Amino acid sequence: MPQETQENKAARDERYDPQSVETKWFERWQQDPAVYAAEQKSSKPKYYVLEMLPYPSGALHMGHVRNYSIGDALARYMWMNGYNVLHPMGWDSFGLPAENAAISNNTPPREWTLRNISNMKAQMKRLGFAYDWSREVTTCLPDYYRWNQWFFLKMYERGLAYRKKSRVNWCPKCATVLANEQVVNGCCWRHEDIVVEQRDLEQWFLRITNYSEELLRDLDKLDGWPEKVRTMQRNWIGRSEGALVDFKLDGTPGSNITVFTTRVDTIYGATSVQLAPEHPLVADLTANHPKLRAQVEQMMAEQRKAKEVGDIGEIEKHGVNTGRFAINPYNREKVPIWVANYILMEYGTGAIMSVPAHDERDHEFAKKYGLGIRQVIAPLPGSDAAQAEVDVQKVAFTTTDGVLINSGSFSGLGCEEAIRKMAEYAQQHGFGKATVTYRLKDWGISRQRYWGTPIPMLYCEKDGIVPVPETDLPVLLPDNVEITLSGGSPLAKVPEFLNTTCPKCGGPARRETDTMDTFVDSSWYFYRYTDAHNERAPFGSDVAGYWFGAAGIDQYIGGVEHAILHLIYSRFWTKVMRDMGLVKNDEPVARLFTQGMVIKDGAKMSKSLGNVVTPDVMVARFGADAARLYSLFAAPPDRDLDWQDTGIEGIQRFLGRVYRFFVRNASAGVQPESSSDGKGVSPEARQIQRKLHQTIKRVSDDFQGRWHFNTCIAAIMELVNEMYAAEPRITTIPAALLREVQRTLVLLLAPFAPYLAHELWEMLGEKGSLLRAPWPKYDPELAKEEEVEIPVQVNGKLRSRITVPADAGEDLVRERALADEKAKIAVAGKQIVKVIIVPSKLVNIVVK
RNA sequence: GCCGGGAUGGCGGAACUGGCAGACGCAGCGGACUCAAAAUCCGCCGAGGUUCACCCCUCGUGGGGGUUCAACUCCCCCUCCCGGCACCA
Repeated sequence: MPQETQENKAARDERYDPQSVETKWFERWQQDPAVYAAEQKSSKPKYYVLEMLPYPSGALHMGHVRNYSIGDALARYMWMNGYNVLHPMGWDSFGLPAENAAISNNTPPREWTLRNISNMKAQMKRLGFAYDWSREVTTCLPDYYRWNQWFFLKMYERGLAYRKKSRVNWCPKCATVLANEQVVNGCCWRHEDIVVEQRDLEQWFLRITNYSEELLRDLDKLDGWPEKVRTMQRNWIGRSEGALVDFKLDGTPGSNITVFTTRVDTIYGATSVQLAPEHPLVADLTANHPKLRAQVEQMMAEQRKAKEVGDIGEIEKHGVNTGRFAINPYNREKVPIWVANYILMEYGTGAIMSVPAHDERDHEFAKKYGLGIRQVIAPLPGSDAAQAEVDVQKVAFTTTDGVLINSGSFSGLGCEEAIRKMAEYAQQHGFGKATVTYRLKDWGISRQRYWGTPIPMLYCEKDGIVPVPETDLPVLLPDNVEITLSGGSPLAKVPEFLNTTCPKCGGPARRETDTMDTFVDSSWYFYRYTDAHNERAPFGSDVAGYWFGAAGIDQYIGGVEHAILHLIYSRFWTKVMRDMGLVKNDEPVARLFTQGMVIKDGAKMSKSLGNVVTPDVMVARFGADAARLYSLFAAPPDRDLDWQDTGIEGIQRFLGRVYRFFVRNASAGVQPESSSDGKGVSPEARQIQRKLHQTIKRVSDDFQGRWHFNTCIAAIMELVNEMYAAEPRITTIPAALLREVQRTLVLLLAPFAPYLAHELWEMLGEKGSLLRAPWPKYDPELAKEEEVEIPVQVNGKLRSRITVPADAGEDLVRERALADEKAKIAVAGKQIVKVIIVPSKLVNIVVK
């Protein structure tokens, strides 16, 4: 045979075929699922790493791949570092899409959901994610949601669950209630052109506001969380310190208007009281004035409309004078009562005192209607404002850095002090007090939907609201329910479900037909992982205690889009469970990492834009390793990732390079001839050894620190490049060193590209489990450079470079730098002022 | 308006506590191998100037100031982009 053919054959054998290699390992891993199982008791330190559980929409997308690639790399790294790792996965499997699917293709939600789960689970396995599937949690199954019901009953007992009439979002086209998060720009998320209406419905609420203060305060403890998320939660909770002050309603003895203000120090400047149009008092004040009533109605209609198109806040301030007066309790002044469209019923008390001199909105309003503007705060003498001359007739003066004037006995006080003292004064005289308000509202969990956890409550004609006894749980969600868009919960049309008997009196009762918000499911699922098959409790306290410790999940990873809802509900739930004695930790998550989005061509991947890259296609074309590695390499994980098809090709090339290097040099490595301690080796071997230890350091440091896996992978690439450069002289490299390089390369790649790593591990003849193989340690001595090239600057400009021993003292460096020819030329004719030497970094000769 | 995060070659991104700007990868260009292509391997690759070439010089991290021997990095001011909150009293 001609030689050519043999060469072609050799080249073919060297080619890396990810499909055959990955299929081989995929099949092996299926046979031993227990390798990823966490130990319930262990002498090793524990580590709980968790990625946010997905909604089983049908197929994974690249955002999932990125999320799980980060978590999987970390889990594998921790295993290799000797930790007892808990790395579970589950399904957030209740929710509206299943009902939509039921309507559009006549598939029962349960069937549709379970099929999706099965498909996505297969995708995850093919991607090689190391999950402990023995702990899988599926929230739509009764063995999980019964504990939602159990928690609900416990909260009801503790007064944390209650029922009240409330205003909700309603999509007329879906004929159902929508969660706040399903309202996008005032329209339904499923129908972008359908304006969401407001309806008043009886709803179940969880009293998250009982924990407002703690939820806010404990954010300070969460220093393992991104600042961004903490800030978002602070904004969401929206704490505001102020005072409540009662204004007497003139002409109606015993009737008060309570206003909320953060600036009680400005109350002597109040020239009116403003009510929100929905304020209860407005109905009384306008009762006998049809004209007024009509004006207020019109105002509310306008507001609704503005809200619908999403430009509330853009509409012009206007108001209606009720003709009635309120009495300022501080100065006995009678001020007119107005109804104004910029006052929000949802915030504070829905009533304010209007101080035009010191509030921009009040100023605008007062000028429009000719209400008085009276200055009661003066700038501090000598301040910028004092120089600028304040004219409150022209513009509001809103500082808290001032002195009270025209304020009776409070005149002369500084604002801060006045706020305190005037609130105390109100309390002493019984017309007010200091108070704190929050933007956070109680959590409305009722949904008029089928595919969710039934709320375990009954309505008895005789006994009223009756909780389902704990022993009757779970309240099973019936199958075979007709899902329509005719409005109301589909469960209300199932007589077998609806009609039951009252456990108190035995008489007829009907069940609550609303189901729970799916955010309930995800608020505590990570505790269930610790004890997924417990039939007597949501989880055992000691088991959960082991995994959560004092601080919570060691590392939680997910998208920032859950920064407020899921992550605030989860914190609330943990605090409730702590108060119930179920857990000891105050917070569920010690460290949180939010990865960026995956975008393509400058936009989020979406079907409508046609820029979707699906994991299945990537796995088929490039292999799971390449898809995973690229998702980590293309950008630091906390930033958005711009997907480039040519980029993943580069990763595929890299994996092939690694593979070929091993194939060509596998035999060289198994015959150790000398030690790898670096003694008496050639400079080239020493250089390889140095690079090896530097690479271990770079990869390890990133796992410990800032998680810039893109630079980890770059470091591994550099090492491979170095080996390629050395390959022509491979026989001069001690076999033991070559083997150490190869072995270490496999270990460093293992968290990122598990398939190739396992293949190479086997190729090296290693017998032990790669998953539990010890993470390589670097030797600082071996990583150290012997000589360093350092730049020589003259007046900060690079002029030359010199090579000196790494441990060279300042004297030697100065001597060499000053003796350097190019430096001499640059310095020539000038006077050396000083020479700055940063050991093994740089020399800067300062001349003039 | 308030809060948080960004802006670095043709592109994604490096430069960790102020010390050689552009690691690594993509794209591009050139070469080797090949009848040829693919694959692979090697080299070049911020802009401008100078040069046969090696070199060398100037400019350069959104814009403008400042601190410093030295600034992508620190300080002040500004522009634009992304995200969150928002007539919040």
